[in-house]
Amino acid sequence: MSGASATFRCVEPASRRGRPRSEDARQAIVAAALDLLTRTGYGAVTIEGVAAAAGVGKQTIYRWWSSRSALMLEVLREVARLNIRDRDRGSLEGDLEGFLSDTFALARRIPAIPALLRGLMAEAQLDPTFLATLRRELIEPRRAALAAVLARAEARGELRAGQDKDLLLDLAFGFLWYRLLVGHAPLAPRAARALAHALCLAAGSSQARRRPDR
Amino acid sequence: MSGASATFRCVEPASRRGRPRSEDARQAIVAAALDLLTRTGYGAVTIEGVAAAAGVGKQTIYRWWSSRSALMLEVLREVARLNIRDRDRGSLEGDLEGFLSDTFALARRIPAIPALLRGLMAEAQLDPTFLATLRRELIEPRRAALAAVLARAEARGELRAGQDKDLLLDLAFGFLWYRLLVGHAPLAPRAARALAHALCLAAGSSQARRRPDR
Amino acid sequence: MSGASATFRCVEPASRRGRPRSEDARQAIVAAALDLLTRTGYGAVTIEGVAAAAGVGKQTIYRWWSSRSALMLEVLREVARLNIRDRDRGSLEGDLEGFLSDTFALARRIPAIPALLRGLMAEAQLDPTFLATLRRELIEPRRAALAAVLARAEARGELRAGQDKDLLLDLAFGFLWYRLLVGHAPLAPRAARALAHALCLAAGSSQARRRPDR
Amino acid sequence: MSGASATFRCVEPASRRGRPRSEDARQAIVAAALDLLTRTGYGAVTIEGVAAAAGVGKQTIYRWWSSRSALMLEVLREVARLNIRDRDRGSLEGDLEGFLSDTFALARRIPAIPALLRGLMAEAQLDPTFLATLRRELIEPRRAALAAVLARAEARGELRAGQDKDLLLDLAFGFLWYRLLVGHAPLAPRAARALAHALCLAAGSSQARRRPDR
DNA sequence: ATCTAAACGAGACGGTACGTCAGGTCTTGGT
DNA sequence: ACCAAGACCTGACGTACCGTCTCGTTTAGAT
Repeated sequence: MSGASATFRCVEPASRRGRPRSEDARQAIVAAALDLLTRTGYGAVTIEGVAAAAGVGKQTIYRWWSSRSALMLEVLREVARLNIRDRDRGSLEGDLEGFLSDTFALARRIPAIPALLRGLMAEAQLDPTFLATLRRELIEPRRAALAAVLARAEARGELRAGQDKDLLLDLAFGFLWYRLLVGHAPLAPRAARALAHALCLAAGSSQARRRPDR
Repeated sequence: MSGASATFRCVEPASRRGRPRSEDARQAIVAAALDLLTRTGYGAVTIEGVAAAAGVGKQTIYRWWSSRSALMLEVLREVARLNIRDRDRGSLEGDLEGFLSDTFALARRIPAIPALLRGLMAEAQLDPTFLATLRRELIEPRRAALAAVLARAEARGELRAGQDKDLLLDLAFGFLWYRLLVGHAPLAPRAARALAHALCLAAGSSQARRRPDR
Repeated sequence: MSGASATFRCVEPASRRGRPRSEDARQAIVAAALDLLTRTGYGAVTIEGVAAAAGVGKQTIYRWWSSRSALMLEVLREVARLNIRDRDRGSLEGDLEGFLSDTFALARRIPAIPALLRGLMAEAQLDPTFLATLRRELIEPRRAALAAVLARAEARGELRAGQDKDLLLDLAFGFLWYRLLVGHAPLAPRAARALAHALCLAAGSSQARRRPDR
Repeated sequence: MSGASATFRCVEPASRRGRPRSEDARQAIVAAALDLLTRTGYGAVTIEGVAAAAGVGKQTIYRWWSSRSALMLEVLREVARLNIRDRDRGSLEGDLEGFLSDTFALARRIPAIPALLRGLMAEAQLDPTFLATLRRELIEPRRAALAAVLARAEARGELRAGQDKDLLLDLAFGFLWYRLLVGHAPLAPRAARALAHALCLAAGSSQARRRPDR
């Protein structure tokens, strides 16, 4: 997800021997996994179920993905293929609000995305190897994208000198994941604004707007 | 965890017939679960494994706990039995720092605690029923404890009028869980101080101390 | 098969703990295996198929039998439970004819028996461990039974001195198995008489009857 | 085996277009199958294993052989290419002893032969189609060869009038296969002599030699 | 000197069955 | 009534091979 997809593209040697991979099968698998996910929930997705729903042999799944989590990570990439553009809005608060509300909006628009994120984070907790993968493929690219926003603000002089930028990243993504995982409050547009404002205050941004009355 | 255990104590009728529940068995089960957790990780803990390690029949586990997650939640309560006292330190930032550094310290002192929290949160994602339980038994009590700190600050006039206290709770616990789950940075004492300070800034606390030079 | 079943009866300690083995399940499994065998042939019998047909979990089969061949050997014992009585008919040729025609008749009366014998012998060729089992449980008991017939003849003085009795056993059972496996000729009653007569001649029995005109 | 191979040679049209069959590949396949057979046993030979060991695509095997058993039958022909000559030794017992001891000696000299025979007979039990093939290609030619020996004896007047020659064939080959399959006794030269003698007795041959003192 | 067609190596494909693991339920005898 | 033991049915796991199907690459005879 985000603009990082190019990074993870499989690099295929110019010519390969043997029967080439079936793109049909790949798409059927990803589509079946997505369908099962939305109909039965992440926990009820099984390799056997996906294979049956996709009309595919189990081995064809295992040939290309090492585990359910690896498959679901690809499903996430497929579903969230659209990059979240990071336009420069001229101020830290504006940039933050743009980044966060775009992110929140994506999660709201495609209900599979929260389900995928929650399931992937869950599996990462039960499988240390996959946690490393998830950090590399998902967590770090998103942190880098938000870090770029902060770097721009720093260049503008909007950050207090010596401000710990990792702290701000943890606050922003912590808020996001916490709401996602606990589900006690939605990722509403208003929440994006409030979070952006709070981050600006925490960052000591002199330009922090007056809090709107609502 | 925290002082909430009394709330959820099973209510036993004053007198019951038949052989009473074996406290030995209960303790053996919890101890075996804790032992397996630390030795093999949450994901590798199975009911069968716990029963075998505890020298107990599977049924004895199912009689008292409905699932692995319910058992592990009790293990967590057992392990984190000590209440985190919430002394009034006289200022929002002081109270926050106390609350957070006590929390972080507990997680550092007892390595099973982070493992349990991560595993429980993971299972909650895969089992909606347990997510509700986890919120009731763990998430909400902790939010209430921190909310008390904020209420005290509000009484002191340290919060900006109209400050969204839930936002602050989400920021605080989001930070905590995000670090716990992703593992990219430790829950160090310094992080507790930095987080407390950032929360004060976000809360618009007029008393926010000058950021210490480190 | 034959009277050897007592030899292989599982000896259970007087009292065992835990849920006792389900005799219902055992019978359902054996019956389903027998049914599949007759309907689809030995090669098409699978553990999964038997489990499904018997309404039983695969594990319940694997708990009690180590492999398809072990299960089918038990099916054979079940099916051929009736002992073949070895009456003393007063002469080698009479005894031989009785033994052989009883054996042939059993195979003709219960069509599953030839199918089982052929399948078991086949599996024994592909699995050396099972060959040893088959010899112990099936081959040797039958050889012992026929050896008793020969010993009686020897006591009567019907065998040439120094006659190699193993040779006669190999001739008799070789004939039987060869017809069974190759299927070029049936195990007809007349074949039993002819075989008995030929064995008497080979044994140098002085009492060998004139060959009937047919 | 025996001299029958010419009978089953594939008939190739005088000229065919396209790339001709690779003799290298054919030999590599047969050699790899033979090697796997001796190293791992018949049951562990798989088409995939043979293809990998021969450095050949699976399709190249399926193009020329319909199944593992068909391939192994060709391996047997390759290995037992030398015809067993059937010299006329002047008497039934001499001819029989020659035929049988040549056969036994071949099996002893080339250990792959017993392994192949056992495996082929096993597969024939599990696959009725292949049983027919095996009878046509292996069983019947050998019976015909031995039948020739008996016909010669009959011409010499060594057989009792009306002697059932099929009975003698079944006795001879039954003995051979039974020892091969059960493995309780070797195919030793002495066994060939004893079997030949017993067959002569069973055949009522007047020339039956006195049994040697051993 | 092309062109055509079949065989070749490689290996992906949809399947079947394997043998194992654990889940959650049940049925014993023993305390 | 509870307990340890352990058998039960269920369902998914990951693996091994099956026999079939593309691929791109030879290797011949026919044109």
